[in-house]
Amino acid sequence: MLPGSGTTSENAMTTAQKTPITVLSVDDHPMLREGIASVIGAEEDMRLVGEACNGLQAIECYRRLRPDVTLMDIQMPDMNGIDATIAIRAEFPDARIVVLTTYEGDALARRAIAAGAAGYLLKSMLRKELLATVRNVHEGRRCIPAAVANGIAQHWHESALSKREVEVLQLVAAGQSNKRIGMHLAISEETVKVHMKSILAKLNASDRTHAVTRAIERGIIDLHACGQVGGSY
Amino acid sequence: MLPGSGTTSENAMTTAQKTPITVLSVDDHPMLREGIASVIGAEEDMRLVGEACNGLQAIECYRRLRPDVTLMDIQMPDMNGIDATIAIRAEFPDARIVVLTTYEGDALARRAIAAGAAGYLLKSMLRKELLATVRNVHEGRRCIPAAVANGIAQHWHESALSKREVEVLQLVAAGQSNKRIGMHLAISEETVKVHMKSILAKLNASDRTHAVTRAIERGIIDLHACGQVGGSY
DNA sequence: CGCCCGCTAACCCGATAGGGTGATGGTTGA
DNA sequence: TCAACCATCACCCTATCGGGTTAGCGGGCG
Repeated sequence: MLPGSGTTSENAMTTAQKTPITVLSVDDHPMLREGIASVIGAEEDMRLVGEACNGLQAIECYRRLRPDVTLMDIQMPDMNGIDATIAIRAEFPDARIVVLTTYEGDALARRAIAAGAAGYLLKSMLRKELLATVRNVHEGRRCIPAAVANGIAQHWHESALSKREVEVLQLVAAGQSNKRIGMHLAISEETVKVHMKSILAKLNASDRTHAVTRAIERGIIDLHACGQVGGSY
Repeated sequence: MLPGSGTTSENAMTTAQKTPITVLSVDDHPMLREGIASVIGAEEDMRLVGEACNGLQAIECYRRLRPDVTLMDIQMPDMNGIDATIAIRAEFPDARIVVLTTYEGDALARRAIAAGAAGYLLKSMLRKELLATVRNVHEGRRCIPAAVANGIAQHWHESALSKREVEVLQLVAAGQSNKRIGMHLAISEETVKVHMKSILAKLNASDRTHAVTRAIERGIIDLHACGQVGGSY
């Protein structure tokens, strides 16, 4: 899963005595940051140089600290980890960012990689995986766990939903009818139905409800954004 | 938010020198356990005596260690935290268990409390909240954060879904039609429609899709259980 | 330059969803 | 014992959904 991790860590160890790998941890869960801090702190060749609890703070911290590796959560208030990754990489193209998330949803992973993330870790990772990924990424390698890579490969052949289709599906998840969605997006109900047909085909779903659950599973839409729509019901 | 926590911790401190509060941590995320271990370990009046990563291990650990307070995650493989709490409380009615979860879904919180949990914490908690809750619960008080209490109060008037209704909704989430659900449960399609009507009313949802998203938000059904149904599509 | 693809739109039509009404039997608890 | 609730089933009816078909328009690509 992590090719050559044995020799890798030995190499890292020998160079580490002089300059430890500096790490920035970004997560809105204090306890998880605490765990990461504890694990990183126990390694001789790494040093945790900063913590942030949302995307905006992450950008600010990165500018100030210029860490070797950034561990970035996706779901965060104010600014999510994907957008923060894009922003940081735009300013510092060499930034090495490892994205952390709870879910295996392949869409999220693809967006993270598209945003320039060098690694992708599930929060169910073991300490060994975390450390190996930090060292790998620090040395310029990309590092994607097998489980996530599988998820991506599984849906690789399927084309991604277009922007419009995601908008429609988000409204479907909020319980809107095709007619209401049409009014909301200022398009005809017929057009909404065309989008729906495309959505059902792309997600291989049997009906709109199934499409929504599959989209949530795969990280294409998120539940928290659904409630705050239309609202007139 | 945690009334009298100041004096509480002082009291705890004075008794702590003799017998520290023993804590068992149950979570399938190693990093979060690491964080909890680090926080508990830093307190003089507490001692982490064991860790488990699923409900079955939790029961086994509890029997062996008899901790004063158990920190129990809900979402876990093999056996979830609610069932583990019920099992432990059945065997040891005095067990003081604090349930941890990522989501604020009120249904989950209500089930946890019904299962006999003495406390309920979100994983976004601060270390202060964790420690205050452990001390409170150890002294026999219940401890529910304001955010969770609000969620419960908000939906208090609404009656809970019946077992059958949850079954139906779970199949709806998997994209089954009323007819197929009827066949799957060996009941008439008409009966399924009656259940649906009741579900829509209880969840105040506009259609089946909306009902599913609201149920997921509130922890009534879970997405991971949906995919593994019927499957013939 | 054509070709593909996304967004738009309209039509037909059968299947499904969801509201209304009414009825039966079992369980639970005041 | 009676009320309340759950689960079951049936019929009617309208709105909505989802499949099939056709088609105009604009942008990107070989």
